[in-house]
Amino acid sequence: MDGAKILIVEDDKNISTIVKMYLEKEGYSVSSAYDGESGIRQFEREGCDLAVLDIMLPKMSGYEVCRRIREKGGVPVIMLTARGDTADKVAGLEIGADDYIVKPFEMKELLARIKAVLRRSSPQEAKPHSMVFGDMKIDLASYTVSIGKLSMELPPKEMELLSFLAGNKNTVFTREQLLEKVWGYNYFGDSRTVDVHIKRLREKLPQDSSHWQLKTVWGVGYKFEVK
Amino acid sequence: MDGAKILIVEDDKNISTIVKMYLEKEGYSVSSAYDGESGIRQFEREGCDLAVLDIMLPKMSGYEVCRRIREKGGVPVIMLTARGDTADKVAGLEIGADDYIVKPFEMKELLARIKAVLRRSSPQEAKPHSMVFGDMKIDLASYTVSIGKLSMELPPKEMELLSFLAGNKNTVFTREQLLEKVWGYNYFGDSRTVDVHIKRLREKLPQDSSHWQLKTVWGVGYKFEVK
DNA sequence: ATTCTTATGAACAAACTGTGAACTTAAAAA
DNA sequence: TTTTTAAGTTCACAGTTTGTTCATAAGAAT
Repeated sequence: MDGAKILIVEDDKNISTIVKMYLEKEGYSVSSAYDGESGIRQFEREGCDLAVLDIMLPKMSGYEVCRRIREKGGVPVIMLTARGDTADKVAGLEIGADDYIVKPFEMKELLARIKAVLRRSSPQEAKPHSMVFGDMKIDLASYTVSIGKLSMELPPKEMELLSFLAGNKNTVFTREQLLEKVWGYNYFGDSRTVDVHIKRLREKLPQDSSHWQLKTVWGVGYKFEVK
Repeated sequence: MDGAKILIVEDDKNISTIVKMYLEKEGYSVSSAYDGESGIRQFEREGCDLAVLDIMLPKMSGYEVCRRIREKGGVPVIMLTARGDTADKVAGLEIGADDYIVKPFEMKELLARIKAVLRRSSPQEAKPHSMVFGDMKIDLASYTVSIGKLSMELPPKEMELLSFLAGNKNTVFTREQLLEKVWGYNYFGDSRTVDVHIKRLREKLPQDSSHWQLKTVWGVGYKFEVK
């Protein structure tokens, strides 16, 4: 992506400034925040194409900021972690960061990772915040699904899985594709996990709709079929 | 891609062997080289669908191998980098590697990345997602074939066989060619298997269409004839 | 008629999915 | 904090579906 907008949340102003200048020189549009809360505020106000987050932040940790940013949609995140803090890396990746980089780092490396992440984060259509299929309404904003009069809140993963499939209706995805698209690029888990989430979705969503169906395509994967 | 051919260039025979065995167990066809020059030679002689390259290699660095492989065409590359060797990572990414993984790594993670890269590099845009022949529509995206108002899901192999033949309409293929193209070049089975699948397709698809026909070419093979 | 090729039915083997339950991790509450 | 609850993940078993092989019948060519 060219001239992408990057949000950097980092309390060390030295680092922050250097990164900002370097990235601007590279043609990116950069905005800075110096603590977690204002990071989130700034993100909600201005948005961004990619966020670079320090983990140690005043007021709200980088994890939390990351989590909230991920909630809002497909904005990729790169975490800045302290050297040797493996636990941090792990946690960062598990929380859904797309990559991490260990301090101290070279600007050159950060730049390479930014490019890589931007390249990977396919310019998927901006997701609508709600979708309707016959009697079902999927509301991303509130993590709520309503079917007829029934309304329920789904856990994050189930919601993300459902909305991804629904947002790409009538298209089959393999378990691996779903892991990549829903769980994240650097998630390395058992593909049967998908099965379990599908099963739970089927338990919760009445399966007698004439408009839509969570369908298994044997030997391939799953699709959200809309008639 | 199924049973893809992977070239691994790694001078540490321990690592190389473990990777080879693990990937073969996963159904890939793996060939190994232990230095850069023979890596390139092997690539030019046999080709591959994906290359896994160590960076530190005798005779020719992984970068160089990567660069040359990229020159030859669209073969994706995953680089193996030493921990903390940031310069390496950067160079690897900039040189056009599709991904990198830091040693020591878990086979599970390497496998996931291989799958992800192969998936990304076999661009679905290349294949049309649906084909229409008169009253028949073959939809790869949803794994559905519809004929008139009738719509059905075919099992994977039947679907693949049908869409291959349909995608190459009016061309005869021998059973061996079909085994290679549809089943994969590392499949060694009875060519009668093709007959059985053709038979099942004929059972399922109404054979009275005036537009198309699954035809036997006696002594040669099969073709999907379109009028 | 003889020989080679293809069609078909049936049996077997392999691969895949659904499911319950144990287990681990994260979030929420006390 | 610590405790409690919820969410997410892994695993194993059972039941199905699909894929393959094989034996035999039917069809084509010479």
